[in-house]
Amino acid sequence: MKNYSKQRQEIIDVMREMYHHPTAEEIYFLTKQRDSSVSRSTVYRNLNVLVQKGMITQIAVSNGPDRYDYIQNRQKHGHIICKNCGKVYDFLYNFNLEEMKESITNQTGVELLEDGIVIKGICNSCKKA
Amino acid sequence: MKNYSKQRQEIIDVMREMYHHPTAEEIYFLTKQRDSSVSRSTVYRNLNVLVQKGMITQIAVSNGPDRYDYIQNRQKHGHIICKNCGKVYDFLYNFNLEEMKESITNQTGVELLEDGIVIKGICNSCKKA
DNA sequence: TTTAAAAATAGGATTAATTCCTACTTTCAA
DNA sequence: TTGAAAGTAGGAATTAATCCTATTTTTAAA
Repeated sequence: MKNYSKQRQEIIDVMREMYHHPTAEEIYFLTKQRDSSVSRSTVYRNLNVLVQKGMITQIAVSNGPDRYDYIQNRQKHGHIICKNCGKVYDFLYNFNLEEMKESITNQTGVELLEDGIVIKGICNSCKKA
Repeated sequence: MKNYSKQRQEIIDVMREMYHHPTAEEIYFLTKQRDSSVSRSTVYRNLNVLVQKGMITQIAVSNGPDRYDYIQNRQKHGHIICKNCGKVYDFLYNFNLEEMKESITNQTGVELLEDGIVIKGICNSCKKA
């Protein structure tokens, strides 16, 4: 049974315990607290590896660093980002995802990935202000 | 009647004639062909201004520069990006957008922006390969 | 029209995020 | 046990985008 490297396992552990959508730097910082010798390039490299494996999701944000999301056993979900404050929120697919998927595939020939829906919006507190 | 600056107007003209989703560098390059004295910082600054005004849309992409989209009279539409090749496609909201909007607002308190839907997927040609 | 303030610009320096490079270490598999 | 493959630390390099400064253009009022 092939194990992850010590460093990769630490990165996974860190992410598993986070319930927001950390940046690579946050993950680097927290991993370094457990193992001060870990390097920044190891964190970035492993985040890319875990994205490839489908174990985590990478969320691109305009005017800011990418965010990462550990998928765990949780249901597949989408992300909505406040255009103003940049905060990322999860949402479940309580709407008809199949209809959407079909519509998009018919139009474009591109098959939607179920963990790849990102929407911009305005959150309540920014709307007030 | 307040006009745009010469440079801003040139940037708008360049975008109006493009039917894909250019990067800032592409826009800079094409604008420079019309007016060789235009500077990169002017292009970036104006793109931000036009995003603020809602005249263009900014699309964040992991592992690559942002893309821009001129909205014109066209219908509001979403974007789907192939995770593999990075190509951006448009799609219309042929599905029930209201249902989706309501579901997301109920869950998160964030109000979806109709030009802010970005989805990752795998395009046909990348699927084959 | 002058004229002063405000907005915009060119060009280059700077920053932020991420990747790349190299020498070294660990793991794997025969 | 040994050679290949994969992974690592640390720092250099790259990329995308913003910031800074001196100058120019525009606006709007006197």
